[in-house]
Amino acid sequence: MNDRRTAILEAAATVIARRGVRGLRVEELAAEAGVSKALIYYHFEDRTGLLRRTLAFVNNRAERYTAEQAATGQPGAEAPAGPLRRLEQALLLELQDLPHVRENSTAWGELRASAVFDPELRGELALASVIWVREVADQLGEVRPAAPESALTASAERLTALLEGLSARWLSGVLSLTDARTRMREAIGVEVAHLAQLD
Amino acid sequence: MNDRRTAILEAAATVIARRGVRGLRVEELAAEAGVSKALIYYHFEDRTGLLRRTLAFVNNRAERYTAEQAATGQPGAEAPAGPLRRLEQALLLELQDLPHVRENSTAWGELRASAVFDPELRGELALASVIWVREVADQLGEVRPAAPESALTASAERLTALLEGLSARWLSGVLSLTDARTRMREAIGVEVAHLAQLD
DNA sequence: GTCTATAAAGCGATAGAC
DNA sequence: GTCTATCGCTTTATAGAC
Repeated sequence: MNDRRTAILEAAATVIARRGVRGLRVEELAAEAGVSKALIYYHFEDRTGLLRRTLAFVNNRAERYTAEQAATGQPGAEAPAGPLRRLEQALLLELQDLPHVRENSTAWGELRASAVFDPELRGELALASVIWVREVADQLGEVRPAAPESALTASAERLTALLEGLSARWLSGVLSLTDARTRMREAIGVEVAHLAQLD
Repeated sequence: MNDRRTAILEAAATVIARRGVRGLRVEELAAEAGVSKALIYYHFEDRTGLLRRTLAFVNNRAERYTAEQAATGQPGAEAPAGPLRRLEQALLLELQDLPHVRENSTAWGELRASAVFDPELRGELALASVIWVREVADQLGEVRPAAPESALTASAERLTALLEGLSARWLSGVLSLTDARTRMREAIGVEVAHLAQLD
């Protein structure tokens, strides 16, 4: 629809990933998007409004590429194989050193951290979280169809929270990407084994 | 040693927990600590230097109260019981709605998030992380003495990363404290069961 | 070591033309 | 819708007295 608006949101994700929410300057954002500062205030109420929209944008983009890889085979990737492999792929998707993934993960982490002090961001965040947990729970259900719903949800909450913890460590340089990915894969194995015992 | 210095660091943790790293204003910090702005610049090089010292301070304080509860029985708390209970207590310690715990967790989360964009904070952060993982791994070793060292470390990394993820969700209002604590306890159970299978 | 006062710069936000 | 120009407050940081 509105090209400029989208360009600003894309640029906002880029700048947030580069400088953090704390470091986001409307002037730098304007330069990145190739527009004037005033236009940003025209399209978005104020700085916080901009952040809220950016969070929604980042969420959508993440959902979009998760859906893509779930549906059709990625170009250059193998066939999806079984439900366990699809689950692993979905969870490991955020732990990749590709520019747009890193950008999305960084921006997401930043906006989540900001929500601790900015209640306006919480609605968006909670919504995304619920959707994401539900998705993972569904995929776990395909791996372990006999497991009770509540156990699937609990496992999904643990796995997604772990993913966020590992991602934060990776992005802050405390944990290597390789280790983060290994811990994530192990956790999936451990949770799936746990669900098997409940059958 | 230096009373004023410590007072400033304590106040910094308080203000960061209240406003975030981004919201930390030297003026507000000065008021909170009951000193002048200039004194803060006298004791700490600049804003970033202050943050680095505050991160170290928050780490020490967390270690201190973890050690306390591990060593002697908490006032008003039951006897420590077995190694599994001690492990649970240690990991659940950060998921409590007590003012000083919430303050420490919030400040820690903020500083960790800031480290993504501020390499000066990373050293301190990595150090604290290693110590924390080691501690949890040791406690896991007491619960499962037959488990190999590498498996203990991997489990400890997962549990501590999960704790950070759950803590972030709790503090940003996405997850209730009760749910966060439940997920943490379940995860400990799942990991301990996993380690038992490796014996 | 600690304070008051002030410089210097940064930055969000708006007015007004096109 | 979009830009240029600018206002005005906020905030970091320092100078200099005690």
